Amino acid sequence: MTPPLKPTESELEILQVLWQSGPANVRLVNEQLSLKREVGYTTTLKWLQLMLEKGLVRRDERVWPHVYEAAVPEEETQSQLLDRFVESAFGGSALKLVLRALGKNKNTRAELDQIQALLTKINSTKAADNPDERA
Amino acid sequence: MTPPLKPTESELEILQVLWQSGPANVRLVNEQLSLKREVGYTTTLKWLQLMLEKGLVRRDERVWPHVYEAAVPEEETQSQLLDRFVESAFGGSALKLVLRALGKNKNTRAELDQIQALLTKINSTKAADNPDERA
DNA sequence: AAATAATTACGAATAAATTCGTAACCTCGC
DNA sequence: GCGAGGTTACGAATTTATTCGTAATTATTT
Repeated sequence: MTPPLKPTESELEILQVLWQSGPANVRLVNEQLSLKREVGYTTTLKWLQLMLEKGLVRRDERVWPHVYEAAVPEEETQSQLLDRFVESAFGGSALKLVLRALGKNKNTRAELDQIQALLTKINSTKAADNPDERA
Repeated sequence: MTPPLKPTESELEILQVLWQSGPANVRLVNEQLSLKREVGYTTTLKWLQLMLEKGLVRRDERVWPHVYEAAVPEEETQSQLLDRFVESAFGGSALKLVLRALGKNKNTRAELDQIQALLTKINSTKAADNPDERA
């Protein structure tokens, strides 16, 4: 198992950008962040440097300016964050979280359908093998 | 709209206890917390005091020892936390979050059924009135 | 009403996160 | 090769979170 990731909220913002935009230099990352809120160039730079030390990002120094990219995969990271979040905010119940998320009427029909589809798939799988398995 | 809540992870642990156990004195809260991890009595006390200032909890000083209770409702708080979390970890897509949560095979049959039920209900509601309404 | 046992208030140390200024450093065009 | 403009490194100030020790306070028991 990879070491437990615990990016802060700010660090997540950056990972978000890198996941979305792919490898990018400081300027680009900073521009993306600036769309959401004001943030100085050197602040962004510093973050990337700290994240580099923590192993959250990689950078290519052969090019100029340096190019950073996420060193942690989006899926796995989100998955781990989800675990921690469920634990701390929902007392460990993923069900509660999902219900709460669905409860908000923010979802479009298409999204609901997508969820429905996944649910159906899971159900059929579960019916096939062990009917009461858990991770 | 109530002011934006931003309890830290530790504060959430405490709210969790208060939501679950109802009004409680410091000793009780501390005992509950201690089940999960080691934490000093005065540490718990201090948290509660800070949370009191922030308005996250109320306390009854007429009784001895003082009794604390959550000043913020569980549902609303979780809902707000969820929003922030979806924003910072999933780039704003609640769908992604739900799918990721369901993707983990941590859910029991009963839980999946519960989700299914809610989904069905939402669908019928959505079909009935305005097909593209949101909160 | 004095001792005791528990509870609360206060202050403060430590650690982590956030933020940016300044100076040193490259690269490219002249 | 030098200067301009952008880029990086470094250090440090500020804030917020976490943690607990100690002293003061309160209720209870004798």
